[in-house]
Amino acid sequence: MGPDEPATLLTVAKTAGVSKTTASDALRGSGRVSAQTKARVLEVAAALGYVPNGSARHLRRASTGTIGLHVPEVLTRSVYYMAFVFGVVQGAADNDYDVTLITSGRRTPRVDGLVLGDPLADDPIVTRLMAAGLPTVTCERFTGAGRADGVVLSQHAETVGALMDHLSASGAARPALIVAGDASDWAAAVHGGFRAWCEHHGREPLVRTVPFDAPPEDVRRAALELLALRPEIDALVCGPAGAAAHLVPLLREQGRVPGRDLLLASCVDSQAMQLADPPITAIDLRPREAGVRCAELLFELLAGHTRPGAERVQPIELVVRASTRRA
Amino acid sequence: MGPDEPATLLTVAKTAGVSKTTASDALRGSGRVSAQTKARVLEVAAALGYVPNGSARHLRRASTGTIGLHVPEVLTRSVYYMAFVFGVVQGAADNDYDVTLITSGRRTPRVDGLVLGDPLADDPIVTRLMAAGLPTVTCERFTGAGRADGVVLSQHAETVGALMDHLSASGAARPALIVAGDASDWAAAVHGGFRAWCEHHGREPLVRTVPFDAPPEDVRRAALELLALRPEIDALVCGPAGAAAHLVPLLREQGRVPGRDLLLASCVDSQAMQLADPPITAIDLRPREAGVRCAELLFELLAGHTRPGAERVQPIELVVRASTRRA
DNA sequence: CCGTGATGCCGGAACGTTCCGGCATGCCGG
DNA sequence: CCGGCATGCCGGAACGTTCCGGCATCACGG
Repeated sequence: MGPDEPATLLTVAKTAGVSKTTASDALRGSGRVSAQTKARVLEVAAALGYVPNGSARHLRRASTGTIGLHVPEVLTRSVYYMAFVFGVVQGAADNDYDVTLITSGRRTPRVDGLVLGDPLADDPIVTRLMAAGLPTVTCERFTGAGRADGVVLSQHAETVGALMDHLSASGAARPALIVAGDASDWAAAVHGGFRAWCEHHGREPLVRTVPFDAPPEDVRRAALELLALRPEIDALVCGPAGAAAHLVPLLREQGRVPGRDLLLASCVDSQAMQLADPPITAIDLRPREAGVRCAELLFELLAGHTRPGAERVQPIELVVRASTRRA
Repeated sequence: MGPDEPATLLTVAKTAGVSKTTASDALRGSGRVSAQTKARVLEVAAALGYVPNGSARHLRRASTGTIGLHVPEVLTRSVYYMAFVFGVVQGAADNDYDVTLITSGRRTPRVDGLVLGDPLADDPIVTRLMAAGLPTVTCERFTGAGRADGVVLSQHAETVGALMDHLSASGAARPALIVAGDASDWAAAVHGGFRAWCEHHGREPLVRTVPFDAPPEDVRRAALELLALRPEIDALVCGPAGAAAHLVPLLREQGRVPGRDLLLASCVDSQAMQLADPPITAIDLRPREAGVRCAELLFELLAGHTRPGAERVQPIELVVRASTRRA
C-alpha cells in the first residue's frame, strides 16, 4: 500500500532524469535551475512523497538539529509554561528541530540556538546563556545586561490598560493591584501599565508587590493588607498566575462576593480562572502561540532571513467573565 | 575556554591511539576490545567531553530519530495530557529522539515507533496506527482489536478501591460514581474498581455514565439526576478530569457543602482540584512520569532490550484533601 | 610443526544530504 | 572567428557514525 522504501533525493533525481545536485537545487530554490526542470522535480518529489532526511541534512550542515530552551525554574509546574514549552516544541518540530530543556547549572549543551522564556534579570543561568554567543530569542524582553537577537513580546501594559478601562466601565472607582516584583519584564509591564492608567485617570495607584513565586498565603496576606488599609477598594487585579483564584474564598469570608461587591481580575488566564466561582476575568496570554513564534523567529535568525534585533508582537486578549460584570 | 571544535569519534580515537572502529566499539560496548583499551578510550572521551553526533548516528542506522505520539483528540487541551506529552518529549530527548504529534487523519509520518496515550477502542486513527506494524507503546491497555508491544499502566481499580476505603472511613455510607464511558481502559478500570468495591462491601453501585468528553453541563446534570434519584447519597466520586470542580458551586446551591454535608472526590488530580473551595481529594495520576516511562519502554523495545508484550506499572497516588475530611 | 579457533584491532564503505568547483552550451560584441 | 560571460546542469567530496569483513597474533591440541 505505502511505498516500500522511503524516497531519497537520489530516487527523485533519477526519476526526474536529473542529477542529485540539480534535484537538491530545485527543491531548495538554490543554485541555477531552469523553470521547467524545477517544476518537473517538484512534481516528481510530490508524487513519490519525498521527505528530506533530517539527520543527513543536519549532518551535512554541521548543525545539531537541536535548540535549547530555558524557563524560570520555579515556574516549570505552571500551566502557562507548560503551554509555552509545548508551543516551542511544536515550532521546532515544524522545522525539523529537537528541543533540549536547560535547567541545571551544568555547562551549555550542544545546541544551535536558544529560547529563553521570560528571562529573569537575576537568574544566573540566563546570564550565562546570554553570554554564550549563540543565536537567542527571548519571550518578553531581557531586562538585565545584554540583548537577545530576537524578542517575542506582547502588549501587556496596553492590555492591562484595557482591563482597567473595562473595570472602570463596570463601575470600579478604587482599583488595586497585586503584582510580582519587577525582575521579569512581564511583571514590570503589568506594573507600569497599571500606574500609567492610574496617572492618566487621576486615580491613586494602589499596589502591593509579592515575590515572583509567591505561595498562596503571601498573596492572600497582600490582599488582606490592601483591603485593611483601604476598605474602599472595589476592584482587585492580580498579577501572579493563579493568584486570583486563591483569593475567592478569602473574599467570600470577608463578605465581599467577587463580581457583586468587588471586581476581581487576573493578568494570567488558566483553567482555574474559568472554573472559579464566579469565573474570573483574565488576560489570555496565548502561551502556546508565543512558544511557536519564539521558535519561528529563532529559525528565521538561524537561516539569516531576519536580522538580529528583530521584535515580534504576539497578540493577547482580555477575556471578560462574571467576576467583573456587575449584576 | 570551551573546546574550539566539538570532539568527534575520530578525535577520540586518535588521542587514544586507536582506530575509529575500536573507539566506537569501546564506547558502545560492542565488538571485541580489551579491558585496558576500553578504559583508555572511555577516559579520553570523558576528558574531551565527547558527545556522539545524533544526526550521524541516525543517518547510519537508518532510523529517523523521531517517534510518533497520539493522544485522544478531544483532550489535547487537558492539563493531564499536556503533562503526559511533556513527559514523552523528555523521555525522547534523553534518548536523542524527536517527537512528532500525530493528530490528523493523514497517512502515518515517518517514525521509528509510536506512543499512544489512552487509546480509545473506537478511534479510527488509533486502529490505523496499531495496524502500521511499528513498535508501539500504549499508556493504559488498548481495549480494541490488536495488541501493543508495550504497555505502561497504573493500578486504577485498586486505587479507586483505596479511595472508597478512605471515603468509607470518613463516614460515607452511600457513595456514587460519575464516570466516562468504557471506551478507554482507564474509565473502564475506574468503573470496574468502583463496582468491585461496592460488591465486596455490600453497597449498591450507584453509577452514572457521561461521554468521555462531556461538557460541564452534562456532568452537572448527571450529578443532579443522581442526587434527585437518591437523596441519601453522601459521597460523590468523579471520573472525568476537572469534573469535580464544576460540581462545587452546584452542590453549594443545593445546600450540600462539600466536605461537610457530602464528600467529593476526583479520579484525576489537577490544579483546579487544589484550588477548589474546599480543595478536592483526588488521585494523582503522575502524567509526566507516565509519559517518560512510555518513551523509555519504547526505546527498550526498539533496542531489543525488552521483548514485545512487556507491561510496566506506573505508580499513582491518592491525595486526601478537605473535601473528604469530615470536620 | 601445522591447523584451528579465539582474541584484539583495523580499513573501508555506506547512510542522504549539501556545496564547491567545473564543464558544456549559447549568446553577445568586437 | 574569438574572448568573455551568463545559464543550466553535473560529479565528487565531505559531514560523523556504524558495521562488515579481514588481518595479525597467540594459545593449544594433534
